[in-house]
Amino acid sequence: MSLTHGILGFLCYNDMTGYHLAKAFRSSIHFCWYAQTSQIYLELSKLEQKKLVKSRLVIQSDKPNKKIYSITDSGKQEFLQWLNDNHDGVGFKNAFLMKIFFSGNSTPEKTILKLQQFSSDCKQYKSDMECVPQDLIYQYKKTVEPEHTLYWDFAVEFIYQYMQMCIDWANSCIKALSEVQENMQK
Amino acid sequence: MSLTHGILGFLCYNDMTGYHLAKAFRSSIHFCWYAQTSQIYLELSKLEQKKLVKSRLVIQSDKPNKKIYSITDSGKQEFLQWLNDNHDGVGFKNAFLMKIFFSGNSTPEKTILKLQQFSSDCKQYKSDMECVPQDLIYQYKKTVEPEHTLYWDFAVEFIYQYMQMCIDWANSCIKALSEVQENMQK
DNA sequence: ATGGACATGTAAGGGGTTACATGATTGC
DNA sequence: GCAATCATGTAACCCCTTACATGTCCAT
Repeated sequence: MSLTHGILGFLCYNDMTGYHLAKAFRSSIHFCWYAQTSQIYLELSKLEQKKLVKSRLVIQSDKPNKKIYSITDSGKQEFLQWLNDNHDGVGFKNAFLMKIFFSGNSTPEKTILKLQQFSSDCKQYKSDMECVPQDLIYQYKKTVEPEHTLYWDFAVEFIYQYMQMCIDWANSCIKALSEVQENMQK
Repeated sequence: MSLTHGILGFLCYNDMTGYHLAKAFRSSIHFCWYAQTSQIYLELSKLEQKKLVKSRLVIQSDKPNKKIYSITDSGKQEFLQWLNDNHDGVGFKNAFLMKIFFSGNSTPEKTILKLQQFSSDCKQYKSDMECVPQDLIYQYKKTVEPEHTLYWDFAVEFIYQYMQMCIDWANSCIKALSEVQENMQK
């Protein structure tokens, strides 16, 4: 349901091809939504059927032909309706957390390794995030109103804070498990 | 893929019916995984076909008949393999965050309302979490080895920390947007 | 000549949601 | 009389993933 709205959101900024949309997802909101390129093409066809977007074919001689999509009035309406609906719910699905929940079936050593891996993945992700806003602004600053970038920063900051929280949590779990290990050895 | 392993995880603790599994999800890991009751029954049939669980029918006169499921050796093996695989990835999908990202298409006022709603949902969720460990331990302490409860606490603590992080982040966004509003009025 | 950027799709299948269907017993 | 608890399922549909399929131009 939300890939739909992600696509509409980008088309609010600019007309784009499926190919460019796929790139836009990868270089910006991949941290809160992502999709395979093929899925984006499927979604675009559906959106066109529903008249939420329209396309025009551009014939190119040096490159493959392309279909440039733009958002329609009813597409914009649909997008704004989604944007202004405040009932998202804070719950989520997290397979890693479920593993931790069930880790009594494993050993403290293995769980410590799992937590260390998680923590280092988070550190990596966090440092990868640091260049996202610059990339985004570099790519879109010419075409996008300046008031959008504030919200991009909010979203990036969320992930940044989230990763830090994960790292701190993992460290405190590792500490608790180390103590368990020490007591077992006595 | 992970509902499978959640079911197997619970069946490691105890033999259970589909009905009880649905309740177990709701009263414990609903904060990191959830499923419709009907989906659990479907999944149980698939697991039985794959010989990862087996069932026995219990005929009851006062209540409807029931099928009690238990995990098989290959089920336990599958579960442990999943548990010890450390490649979960830290990325996730979050429709709310995507809305924030695209909120340049809305107004600061509406976005402040959205953030306030989010913050208050998080507070609610956080206070609901406070009784989860007690509920869990009350329900399962007789049947579950005591070393499991440490991991339950880890998982609950994660959500607790996450909700706090969300509240702090939302407040700082609201503050930034209030300043934008003030500058606009000048 | 090899690989990357450009560019668009189809097919099969998995996992999940929503809605619907049934029916007995127990407690207020 | 009504709602809750116990108890199990089917059907339709949606979204997404993985894999496959095709083809050109340009730079190294």
